[in-house]
Amino acid sequence: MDAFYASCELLRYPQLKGLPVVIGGGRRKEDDLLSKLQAAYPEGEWSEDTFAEQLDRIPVDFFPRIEGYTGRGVITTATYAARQFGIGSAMGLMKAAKLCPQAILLPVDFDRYRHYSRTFKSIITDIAPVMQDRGVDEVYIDFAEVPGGQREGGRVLARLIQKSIFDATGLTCSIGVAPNKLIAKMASEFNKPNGISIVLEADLQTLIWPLACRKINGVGPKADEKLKGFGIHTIGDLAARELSWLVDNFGKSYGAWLHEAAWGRDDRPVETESEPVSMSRETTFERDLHAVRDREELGAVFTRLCEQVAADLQRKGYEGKTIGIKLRYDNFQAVTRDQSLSDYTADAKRIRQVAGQCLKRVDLSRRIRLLGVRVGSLVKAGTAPTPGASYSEAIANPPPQVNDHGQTQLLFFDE
DNA sequence: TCTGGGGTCCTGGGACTT
DNA sequence: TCTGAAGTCCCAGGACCC
Repeated sequence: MDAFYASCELLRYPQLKGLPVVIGGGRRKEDDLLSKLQAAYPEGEWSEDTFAEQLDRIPVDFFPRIEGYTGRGVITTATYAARQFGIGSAMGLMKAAKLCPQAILLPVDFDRYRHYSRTFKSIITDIAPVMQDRGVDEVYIDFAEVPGGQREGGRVLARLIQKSIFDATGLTCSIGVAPNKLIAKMASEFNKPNGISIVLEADLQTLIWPLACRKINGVGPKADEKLKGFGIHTIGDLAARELSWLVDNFGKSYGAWLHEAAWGRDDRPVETESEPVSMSRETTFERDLHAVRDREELGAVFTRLCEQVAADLQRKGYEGKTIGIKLRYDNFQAVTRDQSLSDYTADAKRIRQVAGQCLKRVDLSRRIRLLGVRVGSLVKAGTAPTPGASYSEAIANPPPQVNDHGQTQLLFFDE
């Protein structure tokens, strides 16, 4: 299999090119921007209908700076200019404000990203139909069967894709070309933004082995730290270890996978279709809330989350039978509880009732930072198998249970 | 000091069935 | 009837991804 990995730069404000910009924070909407723009530049005739096209005209000095930012929230993404200051994804906005106060702070605008994401992907599938969705701005492409796909090792096709995307959207795109998905993803990082990198099997030792282990998609901060503890810093160091040693130290599955990854082996196909496994909604509060003292507020949020998940399920045509909750306490510790039903549902009231039962099984004496509701074990609506397995039933409807911490509480989820 | 939201997958333990 | 092994399901937590 020959794979492309293409990632698309979704931030498109030509007037901000080369400037430090961070996206994140969440709660503000571009609607706020619109009203401020109207006030500041009334001659601009800003309107919601044409807002997206007008964004290019917003003067640079209008964009808000991050300086003095207070409050919660993390960075979703940042421009290369902002990264020069040590800013990166998932960093707290307050910390970013200290590192680079002059950076421009933009709110996340998922509607806008979705619009460009759809265009980006439809252009690719028009050219190379075997495409796997990897998120809003990334895809894998199997180009083995694309006519002319092999010309110049894939470079001709990659250039065609880049040009088509730029002509239609003005967006740039980085492409990695390699024998499989694992290497294609790493290759796409070599030449950002708007680059094309081709890595052949024979290039493994010269191009891949010198890279840090963290560059492997699937090695996160924890695994990286552990590897470093063993003196394994590069992919080459990893490849030098015996499979049995990796299995002994990282487990049968992950150890074996690390070994394969280090040797550039990956036989996963490009999957053009996939079904969701779960859907969830969660929210982090502006301030930590208490189950008793903030009972009303928590109750309202809890109901809203259940309604949102139910609406998501119904809109997308799914039902689920595992309902769960997630809490994050003020010390950042997260707990989850879930419960499986004997039948499938997408009903907000039912979800709330079962999620409420789950809440009774956690410690609610501590302040809560985040609350989430999840529905898993999804099937397409109307295709659910008939319920009735006795074992599932027994597990799904356990006898009444006192909360794990044995407290008597006045709870916000009481029906 | 700070750490979002929406996902997937894996692991390990307990309960249960065969 | 009891016991143990193996397999399955559920559940909780954690790592990782974009």
